[in-house]
Amino acid sequence: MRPTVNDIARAAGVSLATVDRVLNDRPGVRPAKMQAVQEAILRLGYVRDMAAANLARGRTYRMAFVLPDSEGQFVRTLTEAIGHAERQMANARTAMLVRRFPADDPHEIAAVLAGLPEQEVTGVALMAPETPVVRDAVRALRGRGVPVVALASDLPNSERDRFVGIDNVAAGRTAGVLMGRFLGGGPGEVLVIGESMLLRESLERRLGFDRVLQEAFPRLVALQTLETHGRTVELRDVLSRALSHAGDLRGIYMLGAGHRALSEVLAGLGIGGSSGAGRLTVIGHELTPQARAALEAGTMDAVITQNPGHVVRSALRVLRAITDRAPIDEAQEQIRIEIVMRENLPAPAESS
Amino acid sequence: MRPTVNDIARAAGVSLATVDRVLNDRPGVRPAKMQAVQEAILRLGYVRDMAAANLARGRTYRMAFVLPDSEGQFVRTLTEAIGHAERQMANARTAMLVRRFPADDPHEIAAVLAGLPEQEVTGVALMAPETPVVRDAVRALRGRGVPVVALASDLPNSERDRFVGIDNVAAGRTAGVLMGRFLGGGPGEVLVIGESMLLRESLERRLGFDRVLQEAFPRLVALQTLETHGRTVELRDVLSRALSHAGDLRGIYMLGAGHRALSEVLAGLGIGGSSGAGRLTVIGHELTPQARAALEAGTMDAVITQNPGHVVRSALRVLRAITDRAPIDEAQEQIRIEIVMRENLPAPAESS
DNA sequence: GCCAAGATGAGGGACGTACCTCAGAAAGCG
DNA sequence: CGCTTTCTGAGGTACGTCCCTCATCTTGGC
Repeated sequence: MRPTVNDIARAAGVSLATVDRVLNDRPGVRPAKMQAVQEAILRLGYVRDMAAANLARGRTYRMAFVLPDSEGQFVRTLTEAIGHAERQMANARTAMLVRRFPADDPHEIAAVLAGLPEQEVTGVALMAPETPVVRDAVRALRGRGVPVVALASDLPNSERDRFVGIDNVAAGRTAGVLMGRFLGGGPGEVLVIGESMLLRESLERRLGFDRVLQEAFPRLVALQTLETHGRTVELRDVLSRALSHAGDLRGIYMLGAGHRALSEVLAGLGIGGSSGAGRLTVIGHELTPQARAALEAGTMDAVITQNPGHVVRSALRVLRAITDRAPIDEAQEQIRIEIVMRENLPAPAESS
Repeated sequence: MRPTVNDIARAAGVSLATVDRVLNDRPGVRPAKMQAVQEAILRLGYVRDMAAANLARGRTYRMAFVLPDSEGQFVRTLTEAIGHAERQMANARTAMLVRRFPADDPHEIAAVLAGLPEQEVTGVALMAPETPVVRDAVRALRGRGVPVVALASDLPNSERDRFVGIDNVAAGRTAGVLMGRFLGGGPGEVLVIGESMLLRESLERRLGFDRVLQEAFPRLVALQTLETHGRTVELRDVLSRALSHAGDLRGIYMLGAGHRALSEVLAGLGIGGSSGAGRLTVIGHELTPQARAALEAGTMDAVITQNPGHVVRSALRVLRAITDRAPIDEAQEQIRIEIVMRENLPAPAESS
């Protein structure tokens, strides 16, 4: 059988209370005894039974997700994944709390973070642009002993405990390689469309994309990023103007989601079908329902994405591990840059 | 707070003992009371605290993995992942048991399955070719109340509880599309290499690959599968013969792993470098250390794979859910067909 | 060598569930 | 009706850990 605290106490020649003090690093243990206990733990290979511990503590993990209130599909999918995880973890003493903030107001983010019900939040997963205010808020949370992970969008200069998400430069590179190879190395031009270049993700992806084209596909020219600001009208304008001006347009790279509009516009302009000579290669990010439909229809060729379910679950596991002072399984927590094409499209999530 | 069994008993107007009988479907409860309890459970939204339940039961899950003893990299990686999971789950009352059988003897598989320590195995994950003997053994296990999942290689006609792995036809299709697109649709010939066409996976992948070429890239011709039987010598022979005979060889598709040999041979023949005119597009399966190296070196272009860590964890979760009679999170348990290129290569697993 | 402070031991009650026993209630039988 | 059989309730112990209290033992300072 697995050793228990009692076995440790016996082996170390101390009382249960002392072992307990060591395990939960409570004060009142002399170094000598402390060492005896730790030695016994190692010798017997004791592993604390987390289930029993949580039962005894009566602890329920309350994890807060703080997200922008933008209507982007990614945030929506993430929210769904959170709800799903909550239902799934109902028997694991884990409750979730979702807070949203106006996407463009960093002060509001800080207010939301500060306004989290004190002492009642075990951990925070934050998806937000990094500003000085946010940085301070994160520092304050961690000062209170609340672990913080950055979700999908990193906060490299803040003291977050960890970043859960993909490397967007690498994601952009991946998109670039696919574009380059699909187009046989060129020559030709590639249209790059993004919502706004103020978003860190967009910038990083564009960077990776450009680097790859430069290094490996010099005959492909990536045009200047066209910003749609999330509006379909602008997308249409921008796109038709680009199409008439472009010399030899061969592909479109979408820095973010927003494929709904794109598909419509492309269909309206009579291009982007999978057949035909004027076929454009379209690559984007985030596997939204629209992207899924576009892949199935052949309007899009590939989507680079991160699995939102994994992201949420990973954030939860990491936050839990930090509060439990348990080790983190690096291999499991690494979020992969997924390439999705029509042929390896995963079955759609049921909206149970 | 979450309702407990006591709340249910009170709400249903019965005693704790009766609730307990219902929950663990023990005999001795009249339909009327039974229904009252179930109604109360639904009404209060009771979810059994599995941690407490397992604590009380003193249950430790003992999961058996039954694998072929082939020296293939995939099995090796899987074994590593199992060990890793075991260390990870040490605090979750889950122990693992790995049994191997000679890859070519179906009777031996059945013997191993029958020889599993009775009553001490909570669930079985089996990776084996489907033969009548295996089918019977699986049926026998399930008859004893032991859940069985098929791992990586499905047993469609056996009564396994579930298949954990990817659809190999789809994986082959994915390889086909990549090959087709990377080669710009042809024209040209593609060499297909496999260890042995007796393996179900190889057959399925080949099928998917061929279908896609036929449907979407008719100008690409997939040559007859060359079987290496796992021997480097044969691979070299077969390959150099093919290279001299082939009219217009543009790509190589590896149905399984075994890239170590291939890389060596290609390097030896002076092709397969990422530059040069005679550049071949090489696509294979399974992200082995060799494949990783080949991707980094540019000798290979893409690998289609399933994440062995996910496969193992998913099998464990599924087996646990079945024994707990808990629902399965379909979205989480779906194993994805991953496309790995140099640009989205995940960080290597540390061999901790 | 005395005293305060700190370190340690002993013990117990919780957490939510499983599973056991035994007494007593209800139901079915003739 | 009494009888057996089947249900039901009450209560207890256990699982491994946390956390509390209180008494006792060390220790170092004086």
